[in-house]
Amino acid sequence: MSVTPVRDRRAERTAATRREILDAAWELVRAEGLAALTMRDLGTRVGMRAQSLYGYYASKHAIYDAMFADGNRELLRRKRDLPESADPEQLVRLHGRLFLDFAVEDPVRYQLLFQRTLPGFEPSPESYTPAVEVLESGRAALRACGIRSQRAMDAFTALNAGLAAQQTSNEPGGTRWLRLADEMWDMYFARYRAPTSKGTR
Amino acid sequence: MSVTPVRDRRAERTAATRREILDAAWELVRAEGLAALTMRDLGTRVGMRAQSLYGYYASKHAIYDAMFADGNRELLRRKRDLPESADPEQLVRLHGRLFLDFAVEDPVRYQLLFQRTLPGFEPSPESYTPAVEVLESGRAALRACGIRSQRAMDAFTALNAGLAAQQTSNEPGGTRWLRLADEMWDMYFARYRAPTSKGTR
DNA sequence: GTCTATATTTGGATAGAC
DNA sequence: GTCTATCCAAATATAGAC
Repeated sequence: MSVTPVRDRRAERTAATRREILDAAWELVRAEGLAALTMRDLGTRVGMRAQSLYGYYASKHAIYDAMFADGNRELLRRKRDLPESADPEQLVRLHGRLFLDFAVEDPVRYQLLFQRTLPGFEPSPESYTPAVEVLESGRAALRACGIRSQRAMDAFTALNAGLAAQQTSNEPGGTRWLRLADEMWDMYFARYRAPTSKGTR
Repeated sequence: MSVTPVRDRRAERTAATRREILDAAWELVRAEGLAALTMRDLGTRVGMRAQSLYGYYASKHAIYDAMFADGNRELLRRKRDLPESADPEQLVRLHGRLFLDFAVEDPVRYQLLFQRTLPGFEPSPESYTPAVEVLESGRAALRACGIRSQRAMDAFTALNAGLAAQQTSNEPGGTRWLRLADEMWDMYFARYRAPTSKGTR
């Protein structure tokens, strides 16, 4: 009689190779641009022929999709590592800083996750799930500050998106816009946290 | 003896065709995405073979470059049409509104002009000239408001870039972020225009 | 000025041997 | 699981006829 081992060594090996391909894909797009990903180049990087990649991913599109999910999961992981005990406003600032750091440390990843720039690419519902969780974790932090209106939440995301976009497209690697963040968050809280101002709840 | 006519009808015709090709290129990328521009498709749109386009533009890159200059010239033209007599803060708001309208009315153009997303594309110095003028006109409007520091100017551009980016990538065609603009500009002026606050000059 | 013809390269993807 | 072989399509660009 045949027995079924508890560990599937084959499956583990496959998963490891998939991971390796994904990492190589990130390296490639970081070096050449998001749209410059090709199966040939990617194969070369992992020491395979392009055709062999199809044993791990059904298509190039599937690779972008895996990258989209991967990036969002990474961001979510970091958000979960934030201290829970900080006071509410400090926590919002930590979320903001986390987002900015995440954006500027890898502009191409930011482009894939938050800018709609790849013609024809649409993340699959499965890959989109962690992206929704990311969004929700930010909203929860704002709610804990008493900021509940859609407008006020949208203003916060716009502010951060603007800093990230300006920094990455005008001075990649620098801090010219990054260092404005605290000042702009002061300004934001002065306007949107004041309990008496209209439109905050 | 041969005489030289004052009008060069041939050159005029060529310029008109170049313009026609440029317009078709804009249509194409608006429909298919910035990176989806191909000489074949473009040729089809203007009723030519792809090869014939090379009589008007030396390369596909040259077409992107002409589009970059074209978009910036259009923005500059609109900025010059702004009323000169408005009070300084109103004028800054008009610049902001102009920018936002310009961004959302054609997200692909915004992508080409303000986001660095085309692998390998770098505008030529000539095409970059109008882009510099665009920037300078915004800075002049802020200066007229007493806003002179780099920080304060950068904060304003970040704020607008954020609204434009959020609107175009999360709700293209909508107004969810656009309608926050006035409120955020109020907030901005309250912080950066106050003569006594630090960092405004 | 536009065409046909063609060179050349590149890229996604499949079939089947080992 | 990776390879060779190959296909097919698409894309940029040049040469030369009309």
